[in-house]
Amino acid sequence: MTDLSAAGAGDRARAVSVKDVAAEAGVSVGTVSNVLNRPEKVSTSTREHVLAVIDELGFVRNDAARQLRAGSNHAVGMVVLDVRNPFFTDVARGVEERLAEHRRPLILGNSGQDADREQMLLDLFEEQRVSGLLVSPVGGVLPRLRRLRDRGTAVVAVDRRLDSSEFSSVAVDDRLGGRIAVQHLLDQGRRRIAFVGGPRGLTQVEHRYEGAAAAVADTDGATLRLVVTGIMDAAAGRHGAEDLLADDGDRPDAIFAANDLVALGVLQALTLAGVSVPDEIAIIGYDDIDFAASAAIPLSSVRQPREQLGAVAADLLMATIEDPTRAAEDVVLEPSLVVRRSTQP
Amino acid sequence: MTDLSAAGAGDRARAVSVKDVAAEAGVSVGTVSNVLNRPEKVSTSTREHVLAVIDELGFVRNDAARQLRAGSNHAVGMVVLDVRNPFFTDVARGVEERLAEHRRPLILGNSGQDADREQMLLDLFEEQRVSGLLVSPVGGVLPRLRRLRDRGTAVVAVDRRLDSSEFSSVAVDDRLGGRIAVQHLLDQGRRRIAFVGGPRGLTQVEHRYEGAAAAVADTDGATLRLVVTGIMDAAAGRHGAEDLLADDGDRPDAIFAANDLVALGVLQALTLAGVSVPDEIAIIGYDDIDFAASAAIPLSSVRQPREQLGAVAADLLMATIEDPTRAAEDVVLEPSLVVRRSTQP
DNA sequence: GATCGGGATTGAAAGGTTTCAATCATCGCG
DNA sequence: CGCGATGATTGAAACCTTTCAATCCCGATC
Repeated sequence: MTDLSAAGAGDRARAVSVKDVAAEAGVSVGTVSNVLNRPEKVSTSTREHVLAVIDELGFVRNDAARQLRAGSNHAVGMVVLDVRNPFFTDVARGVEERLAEHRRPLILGNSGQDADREQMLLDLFEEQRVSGLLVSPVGGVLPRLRRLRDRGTAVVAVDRRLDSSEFSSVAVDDRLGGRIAVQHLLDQGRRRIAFVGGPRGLTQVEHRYEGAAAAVADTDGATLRLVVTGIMDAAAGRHGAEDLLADDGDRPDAIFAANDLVALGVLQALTLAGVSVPDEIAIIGYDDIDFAASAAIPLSSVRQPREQLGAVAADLLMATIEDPTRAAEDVVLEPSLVVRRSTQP
Repeated sequence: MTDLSAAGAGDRARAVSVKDVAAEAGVSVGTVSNVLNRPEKVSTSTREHVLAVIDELGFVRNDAARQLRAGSNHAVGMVVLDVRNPFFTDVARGVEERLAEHRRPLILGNSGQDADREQMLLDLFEEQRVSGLLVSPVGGVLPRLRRLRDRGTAVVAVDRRLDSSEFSSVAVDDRLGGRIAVQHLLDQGRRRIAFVGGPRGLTQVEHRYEGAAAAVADTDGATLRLVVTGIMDAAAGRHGAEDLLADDGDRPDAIFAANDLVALGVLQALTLAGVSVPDEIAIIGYDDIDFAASAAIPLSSVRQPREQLGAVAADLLMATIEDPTRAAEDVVLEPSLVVRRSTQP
């Protein structure tokens, strides 16, 4: 009570530690720790007293020390391809919600489809010793992921299967999605189909195109042409549509866009050019983001079960964290058709 | 080389630590640390040798231990109101980019306008000992933020000024934005204006409405009516527009929506009802999200300098971290008008 | 040949939490 | 009254990195 030295120099109050709490409460640090982590091991009176002191002193646990001791971070890291695409933020939300049930925070990183940024994020997550990692891989990270796994970090691939069968994955059947989309267009009597998307080499795009081609091959008189874009945003869709309109030899009567951002761009270009949608040209997108429904001409789309994708990914990851020897498992979800005005007069 | 015991039990390889590197390289841990943090203090030969060993052993720094020693986390936390609104993800990207220049990671949390979730996030950030915090406050967190500041965590309010003048803030002048939007409608000859947005009490909404009212008050014969919505998404916009059309006594000739999501909903409802935009009714939104430009009828909007908002917030935060005694500062940015087809025939 | 100066390197301490074997206190029963 | 059992509490070790005063080594200078 006469300890002036403590109050003296104090530039800024040092953080309150378990030791401070223990001293103030007149117990040992072990007891304080028990109150926090195994309250049932502590007598009721002691527990209440310690909790009161914690509150009074405003003690907040130092997570760094806790992690250091535990050897790994409770959190889970996630690398997504594009935070600006609502599809990915929705998947991330699905993950986050499921993880919240296990009281595990999610640390979100955005690679923007850039391999260097992806590397940086993996470095960061490794330094953080996250206990699990969800990743939509950009490219060439397989060795890196192997190393992480060998160190005890659980890894699950999202929205794309890794080449190897060493890691679990969750993905949506993009071939089926492409087929469903184009079959719907064919069912509406359309025959001259155009596919707009890119770049070539992006697994999702390739599969959607293959599905589309399969549907067309099964139908007499149906044709499919391909318009390749760079990145898949609305601007790409606008340019793709303008190209199609310019070359008016055989104007398509339906367009399948590889995602909704592209489809919105296509829609905009067509409306601007005075082409009636869906009368002259029908449009279908992919992902069924919220903006598809609220576009001025509501957009038909192939719905991916986004929240489910996130939830299943989180479940697989949790299972792998709990049992690292668990066999890898590839979960494939089914897409479904959502019909709106852009394909139905 | 004959150390069988080490290889023996090993369930899973324990993480490689500086100690292991030091032993393998035949130097002390202090030297390894110097190689990592002050390479210029180490002789060239030693440095190269240690780096080689680090690479060979696959050593990765343990961030928890580093933080524990340092006393605070290098990272910065951010709480946003709604990750699904592109406006916020764009602001966050602005922050992230600026922080990247200082090699500080951003940990993003989503409150979803829920005060409980906001509390949980603040708990998390406090346990993490983040060095700074960017927050779009939901409600009643002032005492909490004070405590954080007293412990040495820098705090900056984003997109909204805190009631008190203790914390720096960055915001956009919403009154001016509202005025600009409605003045534009008036300049186009519109007189019967409707404002769609809500809920009442949300600072941003109130200010935008006040600005709108001011512009209307300055113009003879102009009227303003208010349609209050709950949360501001596309569904709210659709309902608002339907209400306006149903009551066809004095149909407005222009609608000012409190954000672009609402505006898109309004646009959709009008198109569906066969109302011509902008001929019969003009629409202007707020935020200028990317989807505003790629809507089928491109949407006029009030542009908020989103990336700049994020960048300035990051700058203020960095300054406060570097000098905690720094006086609070309120930065107000100016919005600007973006005219597209929805208000211009 | 002794001393000095300088850069390079060392080694131990500190930081906060958790864990666990060891100790203490209490009570019931013989 | 003593002993054992049970439950509560203790205290030190471990986790890994960084820092800094102390030491070492080498070459140069007198």
